[in-house]
Amino acid sequence: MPGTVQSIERAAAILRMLAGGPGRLGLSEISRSLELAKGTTHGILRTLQGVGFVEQDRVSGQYQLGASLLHLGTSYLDTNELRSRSINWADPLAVRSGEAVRIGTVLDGQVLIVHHVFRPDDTFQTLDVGALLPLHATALGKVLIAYRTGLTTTELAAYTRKTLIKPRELAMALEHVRECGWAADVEELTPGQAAIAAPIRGYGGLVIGAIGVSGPVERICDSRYAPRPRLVTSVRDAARAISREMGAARR
Amino acid sequence: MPGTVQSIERAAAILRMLAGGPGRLGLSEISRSLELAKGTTHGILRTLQGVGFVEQDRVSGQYQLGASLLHLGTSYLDTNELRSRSINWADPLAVRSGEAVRIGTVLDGQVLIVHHVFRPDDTFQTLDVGALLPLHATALGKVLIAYRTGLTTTELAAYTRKTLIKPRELAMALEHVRECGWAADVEELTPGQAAIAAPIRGYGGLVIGAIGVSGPVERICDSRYAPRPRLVTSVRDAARAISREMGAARR
DNA sequence: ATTGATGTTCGACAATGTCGACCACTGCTC
DNA sequence: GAGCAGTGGTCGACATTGTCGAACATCAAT
Repeated sequence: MPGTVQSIERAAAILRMLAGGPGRLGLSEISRSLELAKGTTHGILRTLQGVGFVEQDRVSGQYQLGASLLHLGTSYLDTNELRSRSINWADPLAVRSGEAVRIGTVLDGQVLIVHHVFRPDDTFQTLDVGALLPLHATALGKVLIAYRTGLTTTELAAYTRKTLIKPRELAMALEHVRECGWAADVEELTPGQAAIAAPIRGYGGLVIGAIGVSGPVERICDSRYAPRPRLVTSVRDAARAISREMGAARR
Repeated sequence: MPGTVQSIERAAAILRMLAGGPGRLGLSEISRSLELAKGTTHGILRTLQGVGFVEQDRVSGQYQLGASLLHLGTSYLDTNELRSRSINWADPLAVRSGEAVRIGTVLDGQVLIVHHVFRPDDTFQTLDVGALLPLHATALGKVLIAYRTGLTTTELAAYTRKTLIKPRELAMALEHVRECGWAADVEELTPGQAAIAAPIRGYGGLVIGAIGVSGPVERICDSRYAPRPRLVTSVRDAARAISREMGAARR
């Protein structure tokens, strides 16, 4: 691509490879995958190692992501406006709903979680910030693709028996999202789990993110697997409040 | 530096600049700081933007860190062995001590927090994972520099009136750390807060990280500002258990 | 209207990044 | 133990790319 620095693009491709899959890769494997000469790959890895973006295991010789990226990643969160404006609404939503709250945006055709409030109880939970989730199989994702043109989810993988994998079914579901202004996923990503999400709009009304609650399906939905209206209202209220702040910040 | 790719080093320098300071910088300011031509800086920023490591504000034209870094940062955590082996000891330590637990390692002459367990109560807390803390003003940091040669903390900034800023005082404190095998900071980073930390050793006994608890000084220390022996024992026990796992993994 | 800053573009060219050939080492098979 | 196939790594020639100076458009302040 003209006008960009090829070696930086190659370095980024290497980092992405290391972020996916098993997390540790050898020099030869990276070279084969990216169709680069080993000398080229080695020079890039040596440079990434020097700046702390990559570390090499001294026993196996394999490479993995380095500690400097953690600081960059969390620094990104500090300046992320979607997140900073949502935080004040996410905690109360978790308290009011009694469920975990997540805020997501689009990254590389997936949902990137930028904020996560634990369900307010004592259960063991893992933090999802930084995680990438599928667009079509999550409430957050369906909200994001319903209001975004150009997000063609190429392959609809099945995560559970309830995941929408037929393009026509997904299109109808997204039409419904646009009609009523929120989305749900009922055991579409994880068996026994459900979620509700609503769009967060930025300047000019563009959807820039989504906020949602998730938890056991029997708490998120009633006995007929319909999302509980009380939760829908809470999520939509929070989304509207955040959207107002996003819009107001630009005026 | 021979053998490395200069443009990748420059790109990393730009990302570091964006991670420090206000988080948003203009092209001209970046060029001045790094002594690069504006065309050079622009080409690097355009490339970083293309790979998602940087975003440009469409109104002000300023640049900031991009969303892709968040995913890379948290992917680093997934493969970080210090963290993955510490998790199982960190939660029980938080429960037993009733205080927040953090695990840190060295990055760029500072403490990088790689794991953080909230104090088990209802108070509002912010997650420190990814944060950089000063070595000389924290219990974690003192542990790390006590057992690491070559970590010369060049400038000892004062964070509170109790921060050790004289090299001789710090050296004596570090000698004491080596003698008794743990460190404390009593209101040295934050007024009213104290912490206790112990070293985590890897293969061959090398100190690769530290684990510590922190909280209000009246809970961490007795009325004479001495760290409570019960907490010291708990922290050291956890550190030893983790160290065994780190060592055992290599045999 | 002028000035001084900003971000952006473009083409010449010098510097750098690329890569083929080679190396040492390791693990596996026979 | 020898042979083989893989690994990560090095190095120098050279072709490609990254760099940068000059110019431009835009914007805010005076």
